[in-house]
Amino acid sequence: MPATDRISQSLTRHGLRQTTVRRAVLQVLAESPYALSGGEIEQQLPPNTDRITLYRTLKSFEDSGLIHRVIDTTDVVRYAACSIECSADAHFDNHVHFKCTNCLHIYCLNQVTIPAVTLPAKFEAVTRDYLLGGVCRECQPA
Amino acid sequence: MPATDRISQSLTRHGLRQTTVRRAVLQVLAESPYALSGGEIEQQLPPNTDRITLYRTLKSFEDSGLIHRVIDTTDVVRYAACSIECSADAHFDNHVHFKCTNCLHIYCLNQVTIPAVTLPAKFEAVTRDYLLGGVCRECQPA
DNA sequence: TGTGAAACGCAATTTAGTTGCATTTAAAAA
DNA sequence: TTTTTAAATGCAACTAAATTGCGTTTCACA
Ligand SMILES: [Mn+2]
Ligand SMILES: [Mn+2]
Ligand SMILES: [Zn+2]
Ligand SMILES: [Zn+2]
Repeated sequence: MPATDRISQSLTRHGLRQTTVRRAVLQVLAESPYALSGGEIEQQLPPNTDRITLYRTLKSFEDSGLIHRVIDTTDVVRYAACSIECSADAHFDNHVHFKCTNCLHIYCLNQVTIPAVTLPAKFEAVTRDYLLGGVCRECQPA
Repeated sequence: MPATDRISQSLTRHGLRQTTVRRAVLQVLAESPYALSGGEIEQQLPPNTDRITLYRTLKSFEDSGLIHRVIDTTDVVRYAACSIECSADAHFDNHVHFKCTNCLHIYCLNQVTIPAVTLPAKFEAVTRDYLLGGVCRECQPA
């Protein structure tokens, strides 16, 4: 199945209408090996793509479980494509993220599950975000 | 020992000069039960305190190990006072943070240490950030 | 008390993201 | 296939957060 068909199917499966911007944004995120900010996504879209539409697209993607926010230590919000089983009702991105201090990319470590912790009385956790900092595979000295 | 003396000593201990803004900012953060953004700190400072000076103060505090960034899922940066043993050379804030979905405050759970994870080959972690989401102690239904 | 580096404070600028509203369009109905 | 309409778009204007440059002030040490 061609990549463009998969993109279209993702939109349909999550109850979103097909539009040019949506397909483009989803493709950029699906193909990126690391999380992207709004500005970085914009750079990878066709020129003159409207920035407001992009941000509204990111919001609807997040709401419908197509992408997830990736926490960062800076003041920009980053996004990555969700695993297939996420939906509008619930996100299942319980994996660790890794930010490289050298290349600054943030990777989804989909195979590393966030470990649970024991909380003080009366704190009830529902979501977990875990971000590691260090040197990524690509940036390791030889 | 009065609180103001402790504030002054902290600055000295971390090699920072005594200034009105610095003492004020450090006091606000030291007394806050939850992490604060730049804007929130500004509100708690004397009127007409210069915003640029505030941001430069936060930067120097972070660099010298007086405060640490608290990751959030939004596009604002938050800060909290560090534990006493942090310095310019190294931060030792290896505790979990908790963001309440009701009051939106982010608490340092200083007694809960971030659990380690096993990483894929060639990823080397140095820092860890762990943010829980849920309902905090104050906001629990009776 | 004098000196110099550090910190301040103002103006201007940048960057990220938002709001309101008129126009266009995808998708379902006729 | 055409019609219909709610959803999505695109423009202008705006807000909020943070930064840069630069002349002035002040802290810390001699
Ligand atoms: Mn991820
Ligand atoms: Mn903390
Ligand atoms: Zn790297
Ligand atoms: Zn709460």
